[in-house]
Amino acid sequence: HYTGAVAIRIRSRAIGLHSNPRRAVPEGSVRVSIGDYRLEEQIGFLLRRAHQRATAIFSARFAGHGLTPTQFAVLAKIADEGEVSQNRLGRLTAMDPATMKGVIGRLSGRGLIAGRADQEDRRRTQWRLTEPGAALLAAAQKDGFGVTAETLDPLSPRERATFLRLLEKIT
Amino acid sequence: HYTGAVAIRIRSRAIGLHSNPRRAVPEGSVRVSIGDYRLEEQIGFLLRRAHQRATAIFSARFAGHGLTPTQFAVLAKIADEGEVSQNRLGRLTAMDPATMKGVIGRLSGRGLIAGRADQEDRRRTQWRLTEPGAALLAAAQKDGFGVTAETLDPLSPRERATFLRLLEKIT
DNA sequence: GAAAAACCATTTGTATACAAACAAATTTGA
DNA sequence: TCAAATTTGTTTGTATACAAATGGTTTTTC
Repeated sequence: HYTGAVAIRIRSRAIGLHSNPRRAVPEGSVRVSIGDYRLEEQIGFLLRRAHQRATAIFSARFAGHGLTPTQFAVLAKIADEGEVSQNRLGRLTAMDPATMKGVIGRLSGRGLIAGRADQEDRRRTQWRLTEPGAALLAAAQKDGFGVTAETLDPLSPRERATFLRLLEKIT
Repeated sequence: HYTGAVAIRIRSRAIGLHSNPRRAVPEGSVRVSIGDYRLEEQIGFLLRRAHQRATAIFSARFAGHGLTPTQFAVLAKIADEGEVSQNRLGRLTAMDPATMKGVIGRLSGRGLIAGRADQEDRRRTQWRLTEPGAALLAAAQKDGFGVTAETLDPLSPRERATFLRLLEKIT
């Protein structure tokens, strides 16, 4: 069991955060800082936060449609393809089979898509939009552009193009 | 109940995906395409995939440490702060209180962090690294740089700087 | 043509992510 | 001062995300 008072303080630094006046380091706390690792500069952390923001913007604009980003992606892809197998849909929308199962289940449960067993390949289930699904997609799709526009709003038009190009490169 | 044969085909297009030879649009499928909406160009979709890739790279490099990106972020932030309240930790690592509760529970369950009730503000729980937590963080932190490096590998040094700058802008 | 390999979908279990409602404690403001 | 507002942390419920194992099905390979 840990008893405290180690205090490996290799280096301290300011990271642009306000210090908490209540935050005097008490006995038993361990402060470690190796090299120059700054969480705020790590690409994974930044991507996670950027994705969180994009999702929040999506949710606000799609609240009326009752669709999540992934559900909307699945509807949009089925519309592109006409009819698609569940597995192919997963590849097109970047979802693994287990996740796909859940998304498909919720969409078909709401009657937005309909599936049928593929006779040519009996492993497959083919999915298509239902009429309500097509109608909802048509109504929602207009708001899709707004999501991207609002998310990229902090950037200039030139920066937007650059950012999209670089983002595609690391995807 | 949907009976099929609607086929709202406003516009068809190629999106660089191989057509499936088995994918003849059968009766009952609905194909919709409004305007030029392309899922692959939407910022949310790209951010989601980029985040997935970054997470996969993290997982591969941190497999030996047994830490997820968020768990690592929490350890790194506690190390920065010395001692932090649970709520502040959530703000620093971009996690809402409910998510924080789970992450904190797993880390403290493994003995990597330890908490105490704050006497000055009895709503708060203050968290600090334990000795094993500090040791694990020190060992893991070295691999943190590798994750960012590998994730940004498709970009030139100049592009990396640009990308990080723009990514911070939209976060 | 049959064994091996690959593929499709499902199931189970763990880990974020977040909305919403809540209780307890602290701070604010009239 | 004291009621109202805010803050902190918890709980419940829903929705990705993915590893790993599994049972059928199809394709490959020899």
